[in-house]
Amino acid sequence: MVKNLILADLKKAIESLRYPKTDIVCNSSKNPQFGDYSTNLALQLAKLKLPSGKQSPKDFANKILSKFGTPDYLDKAEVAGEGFINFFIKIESLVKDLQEVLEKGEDFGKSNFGKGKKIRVEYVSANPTGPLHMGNARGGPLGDVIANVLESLGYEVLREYIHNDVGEQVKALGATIKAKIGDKVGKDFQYQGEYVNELANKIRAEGESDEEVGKMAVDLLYEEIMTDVGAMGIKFDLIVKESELRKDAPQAIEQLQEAGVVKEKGGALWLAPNDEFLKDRETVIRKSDGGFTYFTADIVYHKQKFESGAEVIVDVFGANHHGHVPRLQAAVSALGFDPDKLKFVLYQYVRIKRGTEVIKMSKRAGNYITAREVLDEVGVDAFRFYLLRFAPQTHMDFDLELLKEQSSHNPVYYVQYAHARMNNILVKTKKEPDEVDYSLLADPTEIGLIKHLLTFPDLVAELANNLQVHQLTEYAITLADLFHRFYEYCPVLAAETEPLQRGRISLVQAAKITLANTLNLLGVSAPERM
RNA sequence: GCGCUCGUAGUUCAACGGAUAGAACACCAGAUUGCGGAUCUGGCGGUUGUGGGUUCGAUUCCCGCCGAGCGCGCCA
Repeated sequence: MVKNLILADLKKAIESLRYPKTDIVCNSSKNPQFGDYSTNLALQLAKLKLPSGKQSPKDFANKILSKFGTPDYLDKAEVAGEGFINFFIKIESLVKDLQEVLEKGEDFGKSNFGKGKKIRVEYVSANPTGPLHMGNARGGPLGDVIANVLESLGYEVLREYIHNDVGEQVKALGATIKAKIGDKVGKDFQYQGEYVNELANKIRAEGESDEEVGKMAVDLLYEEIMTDVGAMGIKFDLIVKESELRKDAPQAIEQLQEAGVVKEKGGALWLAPNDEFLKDRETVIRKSDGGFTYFTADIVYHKQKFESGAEVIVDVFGANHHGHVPRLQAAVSALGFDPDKLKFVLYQYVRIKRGTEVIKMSKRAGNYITAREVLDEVGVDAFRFYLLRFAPQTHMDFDLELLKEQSSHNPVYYVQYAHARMNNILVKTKKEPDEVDYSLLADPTEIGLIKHLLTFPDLVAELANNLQVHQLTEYAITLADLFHRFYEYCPVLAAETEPLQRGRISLVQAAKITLANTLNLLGVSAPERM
């Protein structure tokens, strides 16, 4: 692709000028006035304050440019602004890259960058003391798309979920249900809501211990959660039970003791690493009654993840778990693993409103909106696309009153309609454009669309680093926008000439491929008609 | 009190430290004797909470203040 040619030529230029190696950034320009691609390389070099003396960014830019010359793919290159170098590509060189999209098809955007490397992605892992609620439903599509992106880059991805099937909360839920079964109205119930009654009706086992009844309940809720996430198009390769993890807790604790990060206090064992930040945040890993905590199980879990040879471990957590993050990092570090390989994606809970009224959600109070209610109302495509539109750290609002209206305005339909239009054109033409002169594609709407299509592989690669997968929805919306505009100005079936028509058909094919690949990563359907 | 996250158009949100801060919804005015009008064009709308600092350049990085959400348990 042309961009790679520019990068290579820039590298050659700075090498022959004996400038220090630096990461060269070359982006497609926002404004046509700044050419097709531009680089801030000279500005970055000026910042380095070379020993050879002071040079302004423009000096650097001019020297680089004189070495760079005018390769045959270029119309011109020029220095602009404070020292940017802007590249104006010959149209025939630019549009030629379309061929690559068509050849790669479904593989356009994929790579083997991560081949042979294992990545583990954990998401949802909902507390099974109640149904999945709308506040934390965000983690599902988020983790799923992160896994999709990493998979498309060739990584061997394991999608996993931890089922918290033991512990104090399970006991408390069991006690609540037993009270319901026995109709002991005097008891102060820990958990509220219709689902508790339903569980009590299903279980009907009064003689068992709180723990046993609780276990039955969370197993039932687990099934329900899996059904719900399944309806969201989410699957897992590995389900880990907390009860299993706790069996290995003694060994993990022993290792931590050897590492000297454990201390005893009040009959309990605490993780107490010598860390400034964690000094006052010591955490119990073995209770005074000899039992373990969730944190202990999670240490075991992450120990296993590292020992499985994972190159990267991604944990998608609700932001209410943020306090968990430094402790977990400290623990894996103490166990001798590289904490930098452990990446956290913390998402803020969706705030639910009804008009201007904010709805507080609590499983204990039983007044929450379930993810399933919303999913059933808006449909899986709109549900996923809406939740995936915004950066995970955004505190987003979700107004239930406007829900239906919002769903009909959801840009997912705008994007899907573009795909249906593309398909519609292609089914109406039988011509296989074998000999295509791409240089006939010179309309601004054609060029704009082409340039956007060609940035797709870069975007996917970038997402593997920053995990900000909401950029895919932005990308899809922009692609649809550019296509709708092209559609308005450039007739395909009624193109002025036959060669031009062949070029446009190819462009529509490339656009359809790219949009379908984007939607595929998002787990949103790409309909042929709507 | 301490910590994490956030504050951008009327609203919901974008913007690897880059050039004139962008979309959508809402509102106003237009477009189709064409491939699907779930479309397109134009307009309205901003002191990026606030005050400093770093930088050639700050919505972005650092510090203070104001405001919002969350966390700080021998819960998960």
